Amino acid sequence: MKKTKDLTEKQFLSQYNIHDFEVPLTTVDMAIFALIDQKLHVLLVQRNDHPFKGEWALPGGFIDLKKDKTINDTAHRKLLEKTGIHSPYMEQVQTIGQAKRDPRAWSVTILYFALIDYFTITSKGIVPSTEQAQWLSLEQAQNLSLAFDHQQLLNLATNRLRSKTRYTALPISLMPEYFTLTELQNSFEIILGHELDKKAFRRRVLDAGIIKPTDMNKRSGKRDAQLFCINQIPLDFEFPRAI
Amino acid sequence: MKKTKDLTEKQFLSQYNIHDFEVPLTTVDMAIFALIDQKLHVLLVQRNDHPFKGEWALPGGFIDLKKDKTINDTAHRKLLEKTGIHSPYMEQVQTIGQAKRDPRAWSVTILYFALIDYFTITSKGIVPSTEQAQWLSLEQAQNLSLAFDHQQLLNLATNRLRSKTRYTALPISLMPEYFTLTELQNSFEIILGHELDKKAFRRRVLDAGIIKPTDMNKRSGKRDAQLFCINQIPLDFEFPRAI
DNA sequence: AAATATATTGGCATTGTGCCAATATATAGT
DNA sequence: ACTATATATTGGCACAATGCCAATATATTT
Repeated sequence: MKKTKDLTEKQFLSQYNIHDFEVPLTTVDMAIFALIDQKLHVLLVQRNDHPFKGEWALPGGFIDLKKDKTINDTAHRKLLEKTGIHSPYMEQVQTIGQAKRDPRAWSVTILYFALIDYFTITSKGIVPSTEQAQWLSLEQAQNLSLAFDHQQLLNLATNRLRSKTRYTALPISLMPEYFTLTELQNSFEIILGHELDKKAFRRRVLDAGIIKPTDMNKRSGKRDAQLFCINQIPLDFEFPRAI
Repeated sequence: MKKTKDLTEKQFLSQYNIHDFEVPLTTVDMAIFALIDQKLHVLLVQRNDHPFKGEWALPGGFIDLKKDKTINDTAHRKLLEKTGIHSPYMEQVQTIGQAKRDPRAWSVTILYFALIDYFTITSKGIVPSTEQAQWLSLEQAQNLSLAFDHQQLLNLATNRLRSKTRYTALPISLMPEYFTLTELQNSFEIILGHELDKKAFRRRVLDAGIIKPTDMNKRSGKRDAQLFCINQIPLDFEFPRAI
């Protein structure tokens, strides 16, 4: 390669070869959360290929330079493949890059997490793709030995979820279309790992206007509870104080 | 390449070739902030090479697969090269990956921002490295046309800085070893872009215990002001409410 | 009709911040 | 030494959001 200072940008680009430099592997991994039976679950896959063949891992994979225009596309594609869901709540958590995290090469992974309502999946009869995919409770998942550094990734995603649950309305994305205030509070409590005061919770959520009441009720054995649904709120909504 | 299912992991790894797949370029870019003359400044470099030769850009570059064990190492290395500072405040902001952001190839960049005390650089007589590096006020920088999507990256970093200044003690990292409460408040105000109430600010900062008083004073023409220094606080410290 | 379980609401304490003004202390000028 | 002035520091109360505990409401079950 000639010295670049003698070239125009056009000439430079025409002779630029990406393989002239050592680049790391780059992947996208996802922690996809849902609430099942009053417990936080995460979707894991059993790896079909080496390395870590047969072990549990977060769904993810390489960026498809043809199909994907952005890494968000990659993440959305992965999520669609695994769950059939098009527009879930999804956010980038962090990027981990280490020489030794993948035995094949220096490796970078961009970690996302997503929240979905489990019911919308099951009701649509989504079938997992080629790989063995399975919902495991977070507790189960954390007691497994996951491939790569996925145990650490799962912890990062879980911490982010817990942290943001303290000052945003994130858990709403885990709810079905209609839900009661008690059910919503339960979701918050499950994620946070401790109980919340009913009065304070309702006041907080209602005053913020993030959900709106419907004229429907839910009968659950005892007194009926009013059903609510999600209100249109800005994506970056935050409560004035953390729980 | 043979089917992986017939191989042991050892065999698989021995014949794995990273160049069998198309991978994106992966870089690290940094927004390095400092306060100079009561204004927020950012360190920019003039690119020596194509693409965007001669244009202003955030400092950054490729991961050095030999030198760097992690991407944090890459970021630290870049920062050390440009500023001579070893342990600044530094945090990962976001990762941007797009097919078209670099004319050479599908490209991923991991964006960091760092906060440093400008005085510690100048007092140590640090000289910029090979590339032309220069401190520009944020205003100047935002009116330039930066290389790649660095204008957007700079905005992302700036927004993160502003946002976190509202509920953390981040601007402390822009201060010299000893400082007065008024000086600290000024730093907050410069970043936030609006004035703060003196009483509320002092109460907030002192009650939180993030700084501690010294027995030294600073004479500034009028009444002396007490000097404070940073207290040891958890890295993830947050105020109970945002400003 | 009473017991029971869950939903919903009342009411006050506490905490952290906003706001405005008073007090304290250094320098500079007379 | 005394006063004006600028900056540092503090007082004091209002306000907003949450914590806390308990009362009330409404459905089912006995």
